[in-house]
Amino acid sequence: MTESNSAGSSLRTVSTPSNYIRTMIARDQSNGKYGGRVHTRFPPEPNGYLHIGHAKSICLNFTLAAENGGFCNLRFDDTNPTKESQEYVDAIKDNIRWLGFNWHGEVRYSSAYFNELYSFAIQLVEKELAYVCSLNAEQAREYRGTLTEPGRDSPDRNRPKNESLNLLARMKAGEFADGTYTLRACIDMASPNINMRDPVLYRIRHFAHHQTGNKWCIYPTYDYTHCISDALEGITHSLCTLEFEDHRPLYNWILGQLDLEKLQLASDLAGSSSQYVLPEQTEFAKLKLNYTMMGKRNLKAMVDSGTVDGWDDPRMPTLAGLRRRGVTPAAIRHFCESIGVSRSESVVDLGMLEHAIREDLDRNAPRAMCVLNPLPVLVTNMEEGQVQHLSMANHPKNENMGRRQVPFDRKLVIDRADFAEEPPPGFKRLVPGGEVRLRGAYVIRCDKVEKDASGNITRLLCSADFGTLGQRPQGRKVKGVIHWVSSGHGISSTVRLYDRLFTVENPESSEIEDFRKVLNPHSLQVIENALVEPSVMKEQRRICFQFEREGYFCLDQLDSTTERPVFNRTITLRDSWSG
RNA sequence: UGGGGUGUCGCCAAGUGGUAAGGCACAAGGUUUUGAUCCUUGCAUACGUUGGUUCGAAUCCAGCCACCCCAGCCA
Repeated sequence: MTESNSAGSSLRTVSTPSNYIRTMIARDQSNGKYGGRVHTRFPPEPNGYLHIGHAKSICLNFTLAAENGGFCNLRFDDTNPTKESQEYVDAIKDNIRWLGFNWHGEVRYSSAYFNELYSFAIQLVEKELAYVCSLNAEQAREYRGTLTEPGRDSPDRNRPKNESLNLLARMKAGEFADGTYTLRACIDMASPNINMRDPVLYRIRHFAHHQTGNKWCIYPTYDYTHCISDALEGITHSLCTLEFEDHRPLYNWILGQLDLEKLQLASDLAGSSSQYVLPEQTEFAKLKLNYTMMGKRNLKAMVDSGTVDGWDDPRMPTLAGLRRRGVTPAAIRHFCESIGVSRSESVVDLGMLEHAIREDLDRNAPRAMCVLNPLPVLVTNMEEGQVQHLSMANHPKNENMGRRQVPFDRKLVIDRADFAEEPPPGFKRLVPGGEVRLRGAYVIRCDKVEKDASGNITRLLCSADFGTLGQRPQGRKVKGVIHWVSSGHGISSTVRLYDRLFTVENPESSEIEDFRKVLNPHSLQVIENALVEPSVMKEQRRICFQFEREGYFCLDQLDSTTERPVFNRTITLRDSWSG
């Protein structure tokens, strides 16, 4: 499928890559399997912050629905109150909106279905498909068997249903302590699939829930809840990651035992004339990125140990961190589209993400100049107090982004890296006696190098060729172009340079006993005396800029003040110079 | 030695019996007042492996190998 190629008006060809889930949905659509409906859901547990891996799932679920004129719900899978909180609920909603997606209708919660879930549980007991079990956790493990040996039936497996019904009611009423009883499905203790060995449906937890408070002291498990929640919401395609593959038989078993009519009646599709079709689970490989730690527990450990400044530290792979880093939602969406979807576990190269970020920022970030490591330059043939306001394009290819005035005067700064007394081979920047173009301004020649007593270069005395504004210098070629800022007009800024957090491709490898040992000591470098051109603060332009020849930067939304801007480097420019 | 999965270029990834898409990375040119962008070109006789079926196989069949997931009252 290719869109946008009418008469070459759009140079960019956007194609939606084929993947097995898209293909499956297209097939379902043409077969009329769900009566033309495509309804997905993104179902996070609110037990942490979302990261780039979740973005893959979010993009998948929302775009698949949108492509087919369907809907995507946001449902918090909140069946374990001991790990969850409202803080996470709020952050997740915020992140999804930031990414640019709108969920269908109200936010859903599995906990909103506790009543229905409970009555379906009673149904199962009445059909003798579930029983109340008094084995404790340790005993249950013994009875479960192992990967290679079958399990043994619980002594309570044949408990009369009335007794189970009674016990279940008392569990719900709070008569029993945590761990004393569970409700279990009655399936097959000898199943080669361990998930089918009488899985727990309900457990007792005297713990307040962030949504339901103290109303419940028994909570349904994931396996029991997820399939029914999907069915209640009229979900058609239930997408999840590969580790749930073995749970699919259980997903189908549970839904298969329930009364279809009652299910539909309790669902969003109640009253619908179309045939009620059960949702189906499809798995895909979760995103892995090299040099990146994705595990929630590990990310939390980095936050708690102070290794990073918080969940939104710009080095974190969390959506909050990427956002603060200056990564745009569009870049993340394009990245997620570009990596594809498959069932093979794969490790995506960080370079792919970086490419998506640069691609978006190159097109959309206005240019500006910022000198990170200032070296004073005196333009000797410029008069003291004289200021020229040079007009510069905000974008080299998009004049719609306008122009700005950049003050040029006798006292400037350039970056120390752009001057060398003894230049390496291929050096195109400023050298003693040499010439270089000041971007958007004049060609200057370095006439003299001033040093302090210990030999450090303190200032360059240069002369400008005033005939070179917008003109090529006559009779010679000047290859180098460097950026500059007026030292009198520039704004002193803090700039934070970020690099990858880890020195190894797989920081979560089992061979690494502690991730602290593979941290990149240079993942954050803070520069306190950078000088940025004044237009950046004057105009309420955007928060993302390309500082020419340095990279893409964004104004830190938390730490910046009008007196003292703080910039975060989102990413460097590509640098193909091997010097 | 149980069950469920996966193996196509350095990294993602299309491909579903008719003779290996695309992107990233990389390399070489060109344009360029960002060593950026952009443009052009190159980059798997080869699809884990061994056999088989077929006029024809990455695609079908069988065996083998490698890797991943599962023994929470987590999700």
